[in-house]
Amino acid sequence: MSKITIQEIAILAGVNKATVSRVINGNRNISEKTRKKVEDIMKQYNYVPNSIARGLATNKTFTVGFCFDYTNKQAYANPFFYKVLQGIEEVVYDRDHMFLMMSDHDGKSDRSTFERVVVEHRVDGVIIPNTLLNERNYELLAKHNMPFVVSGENTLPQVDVPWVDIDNVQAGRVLTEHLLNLGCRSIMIYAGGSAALRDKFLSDRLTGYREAMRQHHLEAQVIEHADLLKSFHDPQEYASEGQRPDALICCTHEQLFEILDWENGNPLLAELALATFDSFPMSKYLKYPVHFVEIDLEMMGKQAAQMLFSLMNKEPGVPPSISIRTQIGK
Amino acid sequence: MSKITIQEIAILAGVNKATVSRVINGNRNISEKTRKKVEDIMKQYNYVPNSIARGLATNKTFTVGFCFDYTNKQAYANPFFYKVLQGIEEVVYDRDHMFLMMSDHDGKSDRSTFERVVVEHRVDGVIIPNTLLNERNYELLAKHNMPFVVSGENTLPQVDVPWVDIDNVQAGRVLTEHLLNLGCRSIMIYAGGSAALRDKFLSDRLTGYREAMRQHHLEAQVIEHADLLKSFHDPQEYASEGQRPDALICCTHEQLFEILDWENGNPLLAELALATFDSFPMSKYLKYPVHFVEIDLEMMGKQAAQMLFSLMNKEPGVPPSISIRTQIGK
DNA sequence: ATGAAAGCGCTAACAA
DNA sequence: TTGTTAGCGCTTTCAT
Repeated sequence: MSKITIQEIAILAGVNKATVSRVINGNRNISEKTRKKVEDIMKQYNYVPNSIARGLATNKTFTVGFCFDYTNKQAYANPFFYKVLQGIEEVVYDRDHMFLMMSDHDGKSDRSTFERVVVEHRVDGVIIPNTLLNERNYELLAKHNMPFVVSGENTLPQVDVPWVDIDNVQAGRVLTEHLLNLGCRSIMIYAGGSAALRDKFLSDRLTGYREAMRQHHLEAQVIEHADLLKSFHDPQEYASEGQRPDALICCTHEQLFEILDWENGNPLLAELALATFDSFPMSKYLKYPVHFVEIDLEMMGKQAAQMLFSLMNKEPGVPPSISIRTQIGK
Repeated sequence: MSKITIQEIAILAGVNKATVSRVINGNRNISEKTRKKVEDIMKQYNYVPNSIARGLATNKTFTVGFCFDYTNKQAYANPFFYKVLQGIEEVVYDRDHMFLMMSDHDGKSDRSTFERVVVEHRVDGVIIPNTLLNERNYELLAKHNMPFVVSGENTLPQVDVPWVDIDNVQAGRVLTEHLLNLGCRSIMIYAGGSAALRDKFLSDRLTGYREAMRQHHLEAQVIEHADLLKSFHDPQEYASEGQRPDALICCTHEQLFEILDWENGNPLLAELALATFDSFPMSKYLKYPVHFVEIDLEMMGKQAAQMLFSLMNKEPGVPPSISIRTQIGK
């Protein structure tokens, strides 16, 4: 219904449309009198500038994109994931932009929606998860020189890209210290061997754990294979361990679930403090209580968006990356 | 980088840009020869039409919006909620449109982002959750005659709006029948009194349960207050019940959690088949197994999007609403 | 079947 | 400080 255009406003205000345009864009070279007059008319007629036309004239879209990785169950296993979107949205709309969603699993089309958005320049900048930032996508963004921020630490070794992520080292430290404060002294960490080498977020959590343990002059006990844990089933092996383990940190939910699957078979489980990263609902309804660090996903979204705007505006001194601190949950 | 315009393509192909435009839009009034020629040039130069310019000329945005209700914890308690988005996205991009996100919790701005998107005509149509479709928003959409579809059954009594929702009656029936098939005969349903009256999805589930029970000539046992359940704590009351309850359907997760909170205190819990609606991860790690109906959220998103396109294209015979069937999970 | 030209609503030199 | 005038890239009559 907002059919009224800048031209009509101009006529109604008795000025040229260029003048109205200047008012809209907050140009300072305008007399207080005409500014007031134009603003009154605009308000009176509920004038809303047509952003499409604006975009055509300025070669901007006033839109920021977010690339969803629907294949990444890991991400959505966290039901609070939408908080990231909320954080982004808040910043994006605060800056008078829109928020476009896309993904990179190509459907029937020859181009993924992500590719289309970039190629068609439907956004002025984009936030992409590290799981989706492969060389191909990086090239694409670079070729179209589209500003972008990676959510999750950069996993492309060959290039330097701006990213925002949870501070996993700090998270590992905090969680370990929490257990130490609870009185635990023999804290194991389950960090599944090969995965820990491949995924930086895992090795970072491990690093945090090691730091905290060293600081308390305790020995790190890293479990690399589930088999090692299963040996605790055997009361004899169990006893042979010099010190009786009193806590177990699982680096991922999957690992936690593995442990929980022991069911009643393991005598150790009942007296073991379990801990993991990232909260989830119903944790209190699990068979055993689980300690965890809470991640401020909304903040992560906000930071990513703010970083993106800085990049889009070519602001100087944009940090190459941002790490978000965590704290013990609940 | 796709700086090449329709004009340049026209020159390269030795035709007028109107001809190129016709090729782009699949106009039939074109010789096979020139069409081929133009298409070759377009491909050769990786020409991508500027959708902003297209939008300006046609007064369209080629964009569909989705309004997020960030305040609705209920929705996001379901970690598979993102499947709805995936379903929508698939359809939207399939039809060469973009997918915009917005919300209706006004931040600092005087207008919610939802309102801004509508007023600024940033989308050609929008999907809005029923929790957000109040009179104000309805008026807004109507005033700007913006096509829309409600996700979740319509809760505005005074108006008729197109909606897509889970078939909760059928879900109630299916879940009850599943328990019956398992051999349960005394099936209770916990349907929290006032809430069941207020929320249609609750009363629908109840209806489905009643239908199934009636069909099997069994008596419906509706628990309206948690107190009634607690009485089962008492072995005496327990015995006085003519028939020993063997199953309990919880209408919501919250109710299920209430029950689970009984912990070890209740002798009934261990021998009671628990059931609820809507799946969730980790259900297998709960203290007791829980039966549930699975909801095809992706389908829900797809249907909503398809319905919206039908509306946008003013197709005849668009159904007033769509109910999605469910099935027993896992 | 194709071309010419007017516009979509706005911005941004350049003038005045 | 304000007005004039080109565009931005595309669609769409209206001619031919």
